Amino acid sequence: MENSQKALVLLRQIIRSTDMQDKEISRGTGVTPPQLMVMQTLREHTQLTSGELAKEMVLTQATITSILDRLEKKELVARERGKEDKRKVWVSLTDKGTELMKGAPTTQQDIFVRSFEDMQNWEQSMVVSSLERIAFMLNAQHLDAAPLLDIGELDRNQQEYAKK
Amino acid sequence: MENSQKALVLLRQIIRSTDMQDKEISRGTGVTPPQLMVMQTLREHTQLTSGELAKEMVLTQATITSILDRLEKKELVARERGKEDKRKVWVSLTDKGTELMKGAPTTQQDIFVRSFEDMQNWEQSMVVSSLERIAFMLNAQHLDAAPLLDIGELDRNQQEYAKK
DNA sequence: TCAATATATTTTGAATAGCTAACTAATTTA
DNA sequence: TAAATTAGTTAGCTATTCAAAATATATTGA
Repeated sequence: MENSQKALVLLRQIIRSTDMQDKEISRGTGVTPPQLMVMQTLREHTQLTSGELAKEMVLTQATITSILDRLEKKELVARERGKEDKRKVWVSLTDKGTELMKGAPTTQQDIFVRSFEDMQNWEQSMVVSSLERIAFMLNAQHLDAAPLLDIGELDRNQQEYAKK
Repeated sequence: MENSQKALVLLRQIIRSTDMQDKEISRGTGVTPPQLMVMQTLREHTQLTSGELAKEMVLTQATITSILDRLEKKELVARERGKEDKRKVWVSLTDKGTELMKGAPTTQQDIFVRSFEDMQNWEQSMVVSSLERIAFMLNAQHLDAAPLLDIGELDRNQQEYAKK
């Protein structure tokens, strides 16, 4: 089989695995995968407006609104109207939400991290730079396929990634 | 940053990219991502029962049934009662469905394949074996977390993978 | 200043996806 | 052949997702 075909099959397998993991976490926590992703995004940024959240997750604001409604009802996130600009709504994890994120979701990652750290250092570097290649190719591909987005938006996203 | 953290960030980025690609294809074809995934699975196996489809995609039969209903209405897949075992329902792509799968979905992959083939051969091998490491780690992780499945099922899945 | 425009979010209405539980029909087994 | 199993569908529910319209606040130009 061609190397490129092998890569595609493996990528699909990887995505499938993470997908199944998400479902497991979901079952364990009573939080749906999209809700979980919102919470993960909030954990990384500590505070975001719902508009920023929508852009980050590539969903419409309306969708974010409904997910936030449910998370708020469960008291996992809190909304607060902006003080200076009252149109904005700042969203953040509640203590309860932060607590939940300390549990199952990270233990899954921990297992991965432990396996990863069992590798030799040279192998770790190899894997990381391979993932960089893949990520770059896929990203370029997306830029090719959708040259419609405004540059500002793309720029902003890249800055988000650069932060980490 | 730790190598393992880098790997996690890159993985998320990769998944996000493919996710966005799926949405683009979806918009381009009028077929939703889950529907598309069913069609991709069918393209690989040419013919499956809806139960096999459910197992392959890790969804309940009920969910598959409703997705198939919509794909059938669009005349992209066809259902046929089994001749020997009349409980079974064999599902396959129609000509129209096959035609659709020749378009956008593969051109996206083609772009990836072209970039991939631009790499030196040693680098291609490196990327493939890195993906294998990741896939293996994620898979083991899943087995750890869900030791409940029956062995036959796992075995069957592995054979499916082995086929390709 | 204040009317038009822009920005941020929510509401509404509709399609889809996903689940569990209950059901029909066909096959296997005891 | 009666009971159990297997394959799929149906029904009912919640959640996700979008587009379009509504609401509220900010900014800007005459």
